[in-house]
Amino acid sequence: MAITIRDVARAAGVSTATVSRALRDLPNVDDQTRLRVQQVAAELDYVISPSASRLASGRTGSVAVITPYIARWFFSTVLSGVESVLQSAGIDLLLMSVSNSSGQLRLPPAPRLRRRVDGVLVIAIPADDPQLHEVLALGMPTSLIGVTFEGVPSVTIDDVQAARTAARHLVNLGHHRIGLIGGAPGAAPFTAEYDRHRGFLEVMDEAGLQFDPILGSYGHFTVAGGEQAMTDLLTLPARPTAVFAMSDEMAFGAMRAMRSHGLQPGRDISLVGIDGHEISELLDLTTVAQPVQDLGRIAAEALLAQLHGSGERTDESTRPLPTQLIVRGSTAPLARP
Amino acid sequence: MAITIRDVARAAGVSTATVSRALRDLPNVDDQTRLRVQQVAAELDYVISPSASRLASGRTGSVAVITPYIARWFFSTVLSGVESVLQSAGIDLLLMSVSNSSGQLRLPPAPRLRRRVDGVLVIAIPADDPQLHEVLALGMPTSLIGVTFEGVPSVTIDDVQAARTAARHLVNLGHHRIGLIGGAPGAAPFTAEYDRHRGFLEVMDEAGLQFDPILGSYGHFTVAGGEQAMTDLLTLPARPTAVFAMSDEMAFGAMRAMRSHGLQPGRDISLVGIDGHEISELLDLTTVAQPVQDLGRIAAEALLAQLHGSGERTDESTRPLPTQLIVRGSTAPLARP
DNA sequence: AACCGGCCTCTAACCGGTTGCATGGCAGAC
DNA sequence: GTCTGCCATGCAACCGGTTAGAGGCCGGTT
Repeated sequence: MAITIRDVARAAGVSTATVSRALRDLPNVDDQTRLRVQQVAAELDYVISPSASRLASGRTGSVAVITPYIARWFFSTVLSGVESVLQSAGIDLLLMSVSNSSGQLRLPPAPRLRRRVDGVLVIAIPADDPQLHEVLALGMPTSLIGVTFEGVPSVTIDDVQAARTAARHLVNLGHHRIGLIGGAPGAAPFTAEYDRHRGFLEVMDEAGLQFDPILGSYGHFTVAGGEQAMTDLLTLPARPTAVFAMSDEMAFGAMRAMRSHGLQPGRDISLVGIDGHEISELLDLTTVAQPVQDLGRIAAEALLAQLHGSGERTDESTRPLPTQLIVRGSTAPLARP
Repeated sequence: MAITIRDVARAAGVSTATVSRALRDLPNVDDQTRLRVQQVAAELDYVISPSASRLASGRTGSVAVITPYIARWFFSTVLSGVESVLQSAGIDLLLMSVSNSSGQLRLPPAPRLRRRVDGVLVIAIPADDPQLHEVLALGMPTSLIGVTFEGVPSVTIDDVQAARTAARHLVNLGHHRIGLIGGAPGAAPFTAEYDRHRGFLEVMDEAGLQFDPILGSYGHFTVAGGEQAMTDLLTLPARPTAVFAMSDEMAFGAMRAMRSHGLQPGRDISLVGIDGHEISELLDLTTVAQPVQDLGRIAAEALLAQLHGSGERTDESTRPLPTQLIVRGSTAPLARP
């Protein structure tokens, strides 16, 4: 029923081997022959069967993208960067989410990858997540985004530096009672949480400010998590005058909590986030922007390089991508009482 | 090198046919045999080669999701709904974006689908887009989201009704000089734009209010598009007292334009959107919420039904999903001058 | 004239499953 | 005891490409 390579070979008067080479632009095919084969293939409306091609060649021409979330800004933006690169390269993108949010039972991703893809791209799965380890243990070409792992190429920002920038901004504005909103303080090393935590504390130390642990409030990296964390800070006997939120979405939640308390960001409490979320401009949030789409693009390119190269995982991680402080209305100098 | 079905067959003392049947839980295999085969397979750490399986069976076990955008809220949220269903069903999800934003040249999706997937899920590609037609012309099981097309199952909300609800809300608040922000008025029928436009006009008519075309301002369905459209309305000699934005993101842009003009949503001009975007709550935007993730889930289930069924495209579209007006601070009764 | 090397092209052996059909054994019906 | 029919299993022919290796042809050397 469907046209096969044999039909094309017959119609072009050559062997299937020649058709195969001609259509894939391999060398050792006469230009005339190649042209004729391609014309015949076009006339017959022939398309190579990926299944057969994969079986015969051993290459799948596809990579999996593994992400904890799909619908969150950071992840979908990274994903769009990844997709654009893979699409240009003609590589299929298999999307797999691993979150068990909403109580959904999800299969571990590693078994689903074997023999199915040529490489894997992992977005911001915590370095201590066993699922990440299983994936890495498969030993296939891999590229990480937003996590680092010994011996695996990864693309990240310098989270310590990003947090330092944010914290320094608050310190420079004269604040010394500075709150922290973020993920759990006990986060594993080599995660964004851990590094942002560290950068923040470094700056506090350098500025001779002692960070009062009671001003650290932790929760999920979501609007709701930020709202709750900020609410906790606002109900303290002595509120902070400025707050560093580890992500813009947490900062949005913090803004809502402030509004609920009749407070206004920038005027009553300074607030800075990290991300450069599209909405942060709308909400007039000062933030340390990261090039999210580039993270995806560069990681995808690094993965392609591995695929085209030895097929072995290379060890070259790119240097951290630059971040940029964007000052808006949510931060202001400490009002001298 | 890799374990094949023959290795398993040998180790279990049966034929490859039996292994194949046993591992896929097909009937006509003795329970004892099945168990033994499965144990042996597990011991050998055997995984079926998808390529071989696909070639032999003719089924790919994967579907493509085609979407104009990945990083926008509506699309990534739909996508997450789709993904959760497909993952549970053990179907691979191939992600393809078709936008040519940022001047990227993108291959038309249709050729990339042939022989590669068992079905296609299309998210909100305009009904008059030739790429959509090419995809539908492939004749494979298909499920549409946010578009309707004669003879193709689709999952949507009732866009006419959603717009009616929003418009009616403004009318009920006493407004009669009502502006419209949305996609181009000449949108093709069977698109969300078209229907929302129609619903809005219906309500205006029914209320005996004549819609002044100058109060219609059109642009992209983005924050920037909404900002521009609203700016145009605000520079009119006679501003509207209320505005209906066809999407929340456009409404966000409209809010920013208002703020730039020193105006406050709700107090100076009432504003209502459509979507139920996560951020709308933050910005206190009145909106008609649609169950976005459900759109994805239900469309995915409809596609699975087709795949498991005859393999033919069925014609049964689900009834439109319900929407819900969420009243917040951005709308208020018309202030009697 | 014989030889050589380079460039096409072909032959044929895979890749690793799936599945229609044949086979054989066993239980129940007569 | 024989016949019938069902169930479990095996045989072997695919599915549709890729690719190593074996010619074949041709022009240029010695």
